[in-house]
Amino acid sequence: MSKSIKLSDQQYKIVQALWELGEGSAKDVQQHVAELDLAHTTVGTILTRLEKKGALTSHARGRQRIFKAVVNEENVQQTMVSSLVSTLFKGNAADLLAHLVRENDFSDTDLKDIRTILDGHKKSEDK
Amino acid sequence: MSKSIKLSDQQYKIVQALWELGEGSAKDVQQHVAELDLAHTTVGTILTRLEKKGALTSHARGRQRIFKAVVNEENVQQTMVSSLVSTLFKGNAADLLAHLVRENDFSDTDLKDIRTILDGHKKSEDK
DNA sequence: CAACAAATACTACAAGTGTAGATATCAGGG
DNA sequence: CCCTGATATCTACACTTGTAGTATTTGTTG
Repeated sequence: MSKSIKLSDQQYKIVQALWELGEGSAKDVQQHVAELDLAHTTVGTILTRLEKKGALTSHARGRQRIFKAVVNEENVQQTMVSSLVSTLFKGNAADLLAHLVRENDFSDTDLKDIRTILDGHKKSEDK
Repeated sequence: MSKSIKLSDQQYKIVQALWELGEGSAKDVQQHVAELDLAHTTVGTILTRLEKKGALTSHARGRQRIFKAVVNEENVQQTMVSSLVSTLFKGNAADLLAHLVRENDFSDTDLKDIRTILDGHKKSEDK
């Protein structure tokens, strides 16, 4: 039942690193997202702020501070997707779905997969 | 080929009002989004800022300033959805689609509609 | 146990956003 | 022709985010 929060792109990437790492120090995170090319102090700042807003917790290990995500990935995704749906499509998720199908050239394979997922969600009486 | 921009929730609602109105003054917009309960000066500020960033244009009509969206709704939606997909699902739109189906309890009707849309996009050989 | 290196915490600053009060302007009624 | 109400512009301020330099703390090693 982790909190419902929205994260900025940058914040998301940092938290994502923690999801992947399980937990870690600022240095660990910095290395994990090396492609972002952030100073380690920058990563530290972001981490601290995220902790302050309740997305992370931390405990000391030696002179290091080990961070761990409090929020859960599924939850954050759900929150953020819902928020977008609400803003862009007046809350109608089916509209986003239609938008996706319209705007993306899904491969036949993708389409097949999607159809399978849909079937998995069909309520009994098929058709 | 309007610009690709991301808008905050609040900004989106304001621009959306202009999409619906076609064009309008700050007052018109304020009334159109009366449920947001914003001071007309606030709406004016947002409008001015959006114009500065190129999302809107305006021309004077009498003592009023009439704003009109430069950006197109489909485009903005596309940009914002893509951005979310990129951040949350490493760019894989099919993952968002799967997420939607998993997290939303679509009605049978919705499912049927979706299936229809999918069919419309199927490449020839209906496997 | 002193000095060093690693890591954190603190401070800083520019943008952007949300929000709106104060002020200026101007068209129209009297 | 002046006042007034409507409208826009200007100014303001708090908060968030992105980014990082500087100062401080503290294991660790010789």
